[in-house]
Amino acid sequence: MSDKISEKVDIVAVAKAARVSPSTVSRSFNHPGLVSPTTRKRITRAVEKLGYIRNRAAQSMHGRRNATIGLIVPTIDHAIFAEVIQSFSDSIDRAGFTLLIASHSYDLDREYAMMRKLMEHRVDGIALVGLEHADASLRLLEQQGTPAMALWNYAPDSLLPCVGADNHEAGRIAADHLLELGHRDIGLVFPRPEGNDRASARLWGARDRLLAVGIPLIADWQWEAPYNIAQAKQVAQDLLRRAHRPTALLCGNDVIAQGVIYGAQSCGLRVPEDISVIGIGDFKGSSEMEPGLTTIRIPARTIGEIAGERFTDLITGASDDHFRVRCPLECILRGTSRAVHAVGA
Amino acid sequence: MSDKISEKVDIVAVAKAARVSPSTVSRSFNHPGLVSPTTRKRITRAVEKLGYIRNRAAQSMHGRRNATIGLIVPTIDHAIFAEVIQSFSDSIDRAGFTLLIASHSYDLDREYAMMRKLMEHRVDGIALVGLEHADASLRLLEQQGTPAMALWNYAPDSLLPCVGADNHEAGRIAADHLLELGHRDIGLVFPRPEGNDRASARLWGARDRLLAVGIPLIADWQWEAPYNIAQAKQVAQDLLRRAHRPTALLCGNDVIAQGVIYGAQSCGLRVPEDISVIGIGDFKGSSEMEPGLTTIRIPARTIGEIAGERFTDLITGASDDHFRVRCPLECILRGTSRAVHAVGA
DNA sequence: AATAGTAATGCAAATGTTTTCATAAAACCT
DNA sequence: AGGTTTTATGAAAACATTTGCATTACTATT
Repeated sequence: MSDKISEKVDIVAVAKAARVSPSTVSRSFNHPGLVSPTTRKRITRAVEKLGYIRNRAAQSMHGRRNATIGLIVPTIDHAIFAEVIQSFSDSIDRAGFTLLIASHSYDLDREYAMMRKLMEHRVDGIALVGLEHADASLRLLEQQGTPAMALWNYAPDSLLPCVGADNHEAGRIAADHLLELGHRDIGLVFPRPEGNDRASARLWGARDRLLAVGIPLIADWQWEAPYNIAQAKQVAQDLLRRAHRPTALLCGNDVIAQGVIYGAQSCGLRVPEDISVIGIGDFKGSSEMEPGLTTIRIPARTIGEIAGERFTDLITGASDDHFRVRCPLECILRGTSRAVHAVGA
Repeated sequence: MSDKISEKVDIVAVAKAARVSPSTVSRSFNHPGLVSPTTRKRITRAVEKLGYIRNRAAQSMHGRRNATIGLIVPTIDHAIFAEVIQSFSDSIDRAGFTLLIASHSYDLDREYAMMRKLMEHRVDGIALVGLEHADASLRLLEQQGTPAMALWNYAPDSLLPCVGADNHEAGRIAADHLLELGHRDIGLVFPRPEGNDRASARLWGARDRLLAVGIPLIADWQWEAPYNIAQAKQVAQDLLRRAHRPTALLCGNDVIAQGVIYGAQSCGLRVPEDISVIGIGDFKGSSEMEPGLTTIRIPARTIGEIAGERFTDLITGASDDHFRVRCPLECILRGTSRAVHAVGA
């Protein structure tokens, strides 16, 4: 059983109890092959008896790894990120790492501050969401030599190694889907693009596509909605009460799409009979809502998982390339979109 | 501006650059009052010039605080916890702490393992979700003398300091609401109670109330649904197709309630005309769905915030009582529940 | 002007580990 | 058996910082 309130149980206490030197104890933890099975057993017993827990802080002073990875996200509190955080955390956990997390509420200055904070803890690496970051932040990473990577976004020419989806393409695919259904009057509801390269890439993906087939962008049909169901619902209510309505709404993400659908329903409009809606993301709940949300699926779990694997490999030196992984998008057809001739023309 | 790839920028490099001793540099960080403004300025300049970032690991070797708090949650990836994690993180951040996070997927053995892992990092304290934990975990906390607290649950006699809501009461209030609306045929849809004291307390709160007014618990009307919209929807579909249906469903949380509502809708039942549904939690999105979900609101943001404040106070020694904060519940009436006479009798 | 008290700084020891190097013991080879 | 390699262990230096104690310089008090 464990001792009472043990005095000070450090590696030398264990060494004394096992009647070996501290070096041997250390070795039996870090290079078990180098110490004989007999003494190793003796040490293990001493460790258990005293309730010893090794001190990662002291380890890391020797240039040794901390077994800690820092993750900086805009916010934890959105379906979008919660899922990727969870799978990233699980993934690095499998490699023996722990997650130090910080959020900045879409404020790039705070992102910089958080980065410094994580560096004080000497994390073995820092993962960021997105590819757009303050110059100061990138310089800091460079200067400190901290391994870094970008999560969630993919770009073929990214500065940082990245694992994610091509958001521009996501916007394009969504637009394509609506076009194939015959829609020409398409409204766009997106979050503010500042400091959010995911959103702006999707927006431009959609816009470029529409322009390419000769559909002009009507200013009246471009709305901004924060990442927030309530406000998206509000926006939808405002816009759907106008005389000239679009036949379809392309939303910057599923949360907005969901809000928009609720907004439409509360205005007495039926989805998809009166208006089609498509989201981007395929968040938890999108498939189960009634009707199921048509959306472009971004594989959050996969992204988190692959990112965790690649990043820990990079950190432990198991591999050292500048990886760029592009996770495939998929257009998921569900119940909120339908061909336009039923309504329009 | 910042040097090139600086050799080794530690506290002595800074000291040298500022032409003072390392002790002074250390003091100017930790006890600024003890060093004269002039030298302090000189040091600050040297720090900036060299791009020095202090090493929290080395600090913590002196019994000094790590400025790190460990949080162990069942999962990050649920609306429920994401919100409380976010506000807890923000709250401790304000006190200068960073969050080390670990999840265990509702497995108490893994919780123990995660606790050890966090202890290796010498976190200044560990926050757990719920009040039910493996004996080994509690013993470990005791033995290591790590400050600990419970989040999310309140109990007047809790072993650990806690900030949260009374889940038993939540179940009771939900039952009360349905009873007041005249429902007698009430079905219960809850997650598995094992290793989840939130769920089981709510379940018993509801059951006790029903039994107290003489309503027998019909085995056929007690269902288990995992914390998962899809499966809750499935469960609802199964049960609502039966001949004898309840007039109301009391759900263990809002996610389940949402799934149940979708399930009902997909069976052609209208909510609340054909069946009333009440949830527990008031998660993000519950108010905006159509119709809005009637639920018992658990103030996640408040819980996280208060917990962060109290815990950092405890850790820094600003206060040292065994706090137990009970956050008030509120019954939020929205559109998914209505009086029974419209349907039954 | 002498003394006491205070403020600012430096020196050196201490913190808990890892690691290099050295040594001792055992195993292998002829 | 004698020498050589291999294996297992220990001693001590190193890591980046904090802090108790000592020292110096300055301000206040009589």
